[in-house]
Amino acid sequence: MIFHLDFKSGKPVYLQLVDQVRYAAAAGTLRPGEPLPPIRTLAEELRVNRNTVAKAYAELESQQVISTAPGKGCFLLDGNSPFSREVRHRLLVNEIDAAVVAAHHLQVNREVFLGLVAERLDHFERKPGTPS
Amino acid sequence: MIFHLDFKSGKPVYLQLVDQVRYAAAAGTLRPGEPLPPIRTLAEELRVNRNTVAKAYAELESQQVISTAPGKGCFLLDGNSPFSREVRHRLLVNEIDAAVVAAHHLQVNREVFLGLVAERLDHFERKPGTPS
Amino acid sequence: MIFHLDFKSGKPVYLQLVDQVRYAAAAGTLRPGEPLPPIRTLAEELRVNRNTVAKAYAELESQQVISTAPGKGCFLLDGNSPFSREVRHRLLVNEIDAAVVAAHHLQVNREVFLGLVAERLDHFERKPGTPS
Amino acid sequence: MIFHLDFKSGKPVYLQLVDQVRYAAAAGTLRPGEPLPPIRTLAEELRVNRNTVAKAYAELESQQVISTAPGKGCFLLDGNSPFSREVRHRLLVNEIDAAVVAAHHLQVNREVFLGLVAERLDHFERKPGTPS
DNA sequence: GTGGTCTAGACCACA
DNA sequence: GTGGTCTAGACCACG
Repeated sequence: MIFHLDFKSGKPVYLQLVDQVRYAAAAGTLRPGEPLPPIRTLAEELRVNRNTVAKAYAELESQQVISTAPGKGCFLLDGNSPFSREVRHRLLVNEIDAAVVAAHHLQVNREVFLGLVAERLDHFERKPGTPS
Repeated sequence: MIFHLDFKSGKPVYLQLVDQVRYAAAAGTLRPGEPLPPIRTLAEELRVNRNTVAKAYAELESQQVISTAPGKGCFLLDGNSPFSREVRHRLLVNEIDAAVVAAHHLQVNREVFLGLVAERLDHFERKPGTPS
Repeated sequence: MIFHLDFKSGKPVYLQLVDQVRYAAAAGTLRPGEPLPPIRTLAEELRVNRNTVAKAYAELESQQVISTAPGKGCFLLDGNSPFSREVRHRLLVNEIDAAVVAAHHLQVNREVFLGLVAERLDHFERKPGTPS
Repeated sequence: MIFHLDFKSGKPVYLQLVDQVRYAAAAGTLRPGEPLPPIRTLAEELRVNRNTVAKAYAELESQQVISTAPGKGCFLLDGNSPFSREVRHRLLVNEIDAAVVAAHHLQVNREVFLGLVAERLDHFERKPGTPS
């Protein structure tokens, strides 16, 4: 697992980590059951404090994306969001709206946008983790 | 002018505004000389503090994207290097990927996802001034 | 709001706080919309670090028990667990099992146990926050 | 001997075991001289490390609740001050309250809750050796 | 060795 | 003023 942090983006480091683990899981780069790097190791690699990585892992555990077991490590779980249908819908619409609004501002029309969406869906569905 | 804010993304709200105005300016959605919404109007619409909008406008002025004339409002300046097709594509793909990754973790399949995307596109095309 | 901590119980302080806020909400001592004590104030009262209280509040926010707004404070939300039916069932069975096993060990028979359960339900349903 | 563990409660697992044995001993569910399950058997049943069970038994021995004779097993000692009716009541009410509070936050109403309680009572009465 | 908790104290974002 | 993030470093629980 390679992670990349942007300390100037204004986005909290721990959330950047959360997003990248979620991305890796969705792309198949990280597979269910696979171990994540130990907190101390990852903190050292990324030159951040151990607590920052721990906070990211805790957030991922609360989202049921990974499981953490003291003494054993952290592992990727398989799907199954713990949230109710309503909450899932709300979260997803939020993300979609961000993309739709960006398309509007960037003057990308509906057809091109839908084409891009289909392309990205294909990208993630072609699961084996082979980068395009 | 359509805006979309995510209060839980970790990204400062004022930077979300800055980015959206810059996207619109660089893509030609906003044209030089065009007025931006007054601070208090926009703050009310988006339900954020006026200081937050003011900070975004101040940042945009310091980046020479807009000019603010006290008492007259804010206007888009000329000479904003337009984004290339490649840059626009990259920015948009990032937003779409975020939504696709969310759909994966929320266990939303391709058909439902595409349905939601179409629904949100309709939503913004019907009433293009309303915040989500 | 009065909270009591037991530093010798072995249970993390931040979880003791979480449980007590949840208890107060269920008992009606704390009402939806009501503000919780500011993090700094509560930390001082309880003689714990600010981060410990912050961690408790963050956990409560992730359970959708409270909402936190920078600059404004923390407020109790009304019901509506964000979790799916399955997860809610699992969490509740876990708590019930703990009580059932305790009853077994303490040699409290089924009838007495059910009587106690009904009594405690009455206690919490008589909501106005008036201690019995 | 029935046990119930909650790996997410924050309370150390070995202390959960200690408490349950002490409850059983103080209420007479376990009688002086009666053997406790062997460490490795219990560890297997509860799916915890043998060290965890061993630590619980060591703690119980240091509290003079049980005696451990290497090669012969562990036995309940005599002279455990039995809990008074009031103490037993208080301990049990604490457990029940935890479940009632959980039900409140999980939006489970009285009828469903009582149904679940009855179901779990049946569950443990039918097969009184199995961990949940 | 692993992850978890807690402290002390700094700085930032937002109202 | 509020809550949020991050660091540095100590100690504990568990395997």
